Amino acid sequence: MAKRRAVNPKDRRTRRPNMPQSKQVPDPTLLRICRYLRILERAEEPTISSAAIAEAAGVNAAQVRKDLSFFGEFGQPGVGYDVEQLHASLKQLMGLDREREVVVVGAGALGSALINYPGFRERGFRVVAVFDNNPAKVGHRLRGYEVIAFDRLADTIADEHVSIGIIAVPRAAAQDVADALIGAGVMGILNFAPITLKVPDEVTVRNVDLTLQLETLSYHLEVD
Amino acid sequence: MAKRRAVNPKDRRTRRPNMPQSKQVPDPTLLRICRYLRILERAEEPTISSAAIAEAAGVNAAQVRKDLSFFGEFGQPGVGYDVEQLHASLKQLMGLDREREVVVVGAGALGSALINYPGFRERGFRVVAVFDNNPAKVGHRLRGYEVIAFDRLADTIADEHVSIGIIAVPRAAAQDVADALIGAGVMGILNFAPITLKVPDEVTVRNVDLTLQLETLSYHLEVD
DNA sequence: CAGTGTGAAGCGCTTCACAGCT
DNA sequence: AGCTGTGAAGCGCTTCACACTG
Repeated sequence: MAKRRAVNPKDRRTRRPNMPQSKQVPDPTLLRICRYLRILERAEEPTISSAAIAEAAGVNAAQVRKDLSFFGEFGQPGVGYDVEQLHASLKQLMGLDREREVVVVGAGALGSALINYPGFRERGFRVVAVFDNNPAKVGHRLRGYEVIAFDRLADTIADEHVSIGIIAVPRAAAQDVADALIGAGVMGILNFAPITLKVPDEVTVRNVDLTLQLETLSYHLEVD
Repeated sequence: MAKRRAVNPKDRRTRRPNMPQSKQVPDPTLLRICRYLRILERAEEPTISSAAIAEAAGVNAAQVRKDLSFFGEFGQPGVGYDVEQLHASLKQLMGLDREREVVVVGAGALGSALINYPGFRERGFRVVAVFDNNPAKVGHRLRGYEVIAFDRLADTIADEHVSIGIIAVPRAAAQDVADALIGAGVMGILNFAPITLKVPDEVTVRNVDLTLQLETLSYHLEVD
């Protein structure tokens, strides 16, 4: 009982206990693949080389080829990659070939901006509901959404098949919100609160800490 | 009290402020140090062990000690770290012991949320101006700020000694904004546009790509 | 003892280099 | 020739293990 599970947040590799066959794609690779997708969408030629992708993404060409090789062989030696085909393949392999329902928790300034952030909709993420526990906000409309009381979270998540929750609440409330989201069946969390959430291994958390980034900038300004 | 400090000449890693050597401290370490700072601020005991910090940050205890050792020796064997003293030391070494002026470029939903994001002010980042090139927005007030025309960027940056620029404009405009910021003397950029900015080596860029994070969540949901 | 600081081992991502295909 | 796919080398971050300290 005192046996604390060694939660290692650095282990962001895709892992599946008891499924050793499952290919493990490094996390940096996943992030780069998403960047490559955007580059492919803006490509002007029908084919593109790893060097050209690398140039646009600001990485090494061998890196591009290695990244792609985690998912299969897409290129033609001497020619490069078929833009349209590679784009379709990557999108499917990343699970981005369909819409996903997300909820936003927290109707403050940040949550309000996220609700209709055009990038989400463009890439298949559909915000289906916005929650807040502030009575002054509940029931009011916010950018086309009615703000819903936080205690109705579970119902909505089940009814709308929501798989991702976005946490845009103050730090003090973030862990409770995470617990509630997980309890309602959400398996992925995008967390904007400046705190390290404790979650079960099977739940994936991505942290976007706005201030953290500024602080490292501060260091570089000081030192460089 | 003046603790023993690493003073041996071979210790090139401990960097004093104003030592213009780059890439001494690993980037992951810098990010974790900022997290440790937050943990220290919420600590309840006067001293704290590396194991306790590690627990709260979700990392290995040896990692914590190694991270801190980049900046000096702060701990007392058998006791741990003096919370207040460590906090003050880290803040200074990270260049976070003073205010920094930042500008926000882009007065859309995201820029609007960033302008008075409480975390910025709390940690010493002061938004001094907001820019946009949309004539419909210029001159209007936004959360206490007057939106300024983009072509007046350089003046403001010089007058207010701005060292950091936050880019919250659409992708198509981001590179131009970055060029203008750099031209005006900004050395640090926090970029929210989904594009890889091309900047000189001496400029530091941090990217916060909201959609990228959601997309990797999508992959994990698909695969795990 | 409890806990730090650190050399060394471990491990994983990145880059190189080149065989092989078109 | 032009370019991919990949084994192997390179490199840097993480973790271990332990001497040492109050």
